[in-house]
Amino acid sequence: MASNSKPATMGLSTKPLYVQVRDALTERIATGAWKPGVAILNEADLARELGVSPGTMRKALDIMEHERLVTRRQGRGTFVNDQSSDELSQRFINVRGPDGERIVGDVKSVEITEGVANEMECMRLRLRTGDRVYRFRRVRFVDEQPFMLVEASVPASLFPGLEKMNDEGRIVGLAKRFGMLLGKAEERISISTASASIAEALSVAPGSPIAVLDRVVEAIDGQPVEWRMAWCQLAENYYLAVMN
Amino acid sequence: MASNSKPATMGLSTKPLYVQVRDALTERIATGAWKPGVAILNEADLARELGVSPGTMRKALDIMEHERLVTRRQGRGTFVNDQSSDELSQRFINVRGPDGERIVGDVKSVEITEGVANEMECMRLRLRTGDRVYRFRRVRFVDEQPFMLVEASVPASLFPGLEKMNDEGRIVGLAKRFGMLLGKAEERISISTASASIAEALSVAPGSPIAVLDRVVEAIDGQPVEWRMAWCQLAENYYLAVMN
DNA sequence: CCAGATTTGTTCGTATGTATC
DNA sequence: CGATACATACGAACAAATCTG
Repeated sequence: MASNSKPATMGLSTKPLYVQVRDALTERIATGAWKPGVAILNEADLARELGVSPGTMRKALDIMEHERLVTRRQGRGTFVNDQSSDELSQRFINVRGPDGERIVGDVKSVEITEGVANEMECMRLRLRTGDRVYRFRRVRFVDEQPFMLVEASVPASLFPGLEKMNDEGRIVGLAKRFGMLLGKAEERISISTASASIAEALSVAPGSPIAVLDRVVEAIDGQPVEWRMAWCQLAENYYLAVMN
Repeated sequence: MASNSKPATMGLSTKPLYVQVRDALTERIATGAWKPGVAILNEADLARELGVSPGTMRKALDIMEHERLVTRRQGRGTFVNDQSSDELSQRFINVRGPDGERIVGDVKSVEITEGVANEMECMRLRLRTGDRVYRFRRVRFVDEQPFMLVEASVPASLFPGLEKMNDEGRIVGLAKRFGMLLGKAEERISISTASASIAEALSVAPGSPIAVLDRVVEAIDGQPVEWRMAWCQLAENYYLAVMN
């Protein structure tokens, strides 16, 4: 019981100690203090540094590994994951081709606007009326063919100065640039028929069947950070859903 | 080092001890030795019974909680989950109505046949050519309206005597009856247009857009146990996919 | 409502095994 | 082979939730 002095940096909260440790380490990753790919201090030293027991540090790292923030390898060390790696940045792309590979495509045109959140945006992004959003409209191409029309909205308060950045607006890129870590997402898939404007954007016949994807991505703390509507064909391709 | 004698029941494997403990306890649930809803022995006594430390028992129970086999509540105890409860048995039902509630419906007609697995069944269920399967064909109704046409296949070897059982063929029910615990599932969603036979079964116009669901459910050990194709409308409803 | 018993949750610390370099 | 790092296993003490009398 000698070193029970609640190290000044910790113990201010009612949350379990291992959660506080996780939060502290996650902050280091989000702010860029710990760079992707680099090995972090070993468990025992880290535990000493934060003034917790090795078991508590281990539990915190267990959570972070589960959240895909770090990778641990026996005999080597613990490494910060690169959130812009293919595996992590394509984590929310569930449309797959006949061979099972993800259909990513290239963004060919982007419009960005800013305005007051409408009713739908307020609901999906949990905003209050009057809050502002940035809106993206873009088309994804595969083999020079238009494949998916996307309209995405993000809360303006989370991405200050975004309109000057000339970004293509993928949430993964935005998150990295603004030091935000992404958590889970929910997507609603329904079927509709192509309206005139969608038919034109996707070069299909008006009235042909179209998949409508309605997706909300959350930050690691559970706050919604992107609402996206997408329209695409699913004739050759399929959407892969995994249930655990 | 006194009690390092590898209790006769355990330690025969190369797997970590906590995994062996998990397997042993899981077996008790699968065989019905431990009934759903009943509290199991407390951690300390269980640890003594299996001859492991409390920490190891705790880790095994952590895994089982994560696998939805048990629920633990501080101050009360650890309880075996009822795999036929709504929450668990509807875990693979992702079609939702406008209000977000799951669309379950009632099974109105079932046909069951038995035969040699075709190429597709061999691939999805990881069977060898010549292996046998049971096949179900059923229609789900909502408000007296046909809603979903289902064709499911299961390996005959896993469900001996199934043809005499007059079962409606839901995999959750089969699993419970045969002492099998289910793990994860993958579903491929694509869009097609109603063929003549599907249009008839679902009472829609031939050629109208239809969602095609291609799903494989695995047992807790990762072995595929059901391949299911389903056709349904997604006009009013939507399919909910969660990404972690 | 309180006091005590029971059970899981959290935190601590140590020792040994195993993979990597 | 030795040093290092994570993985496994053990054990103990206290906190927090729950139930009972």
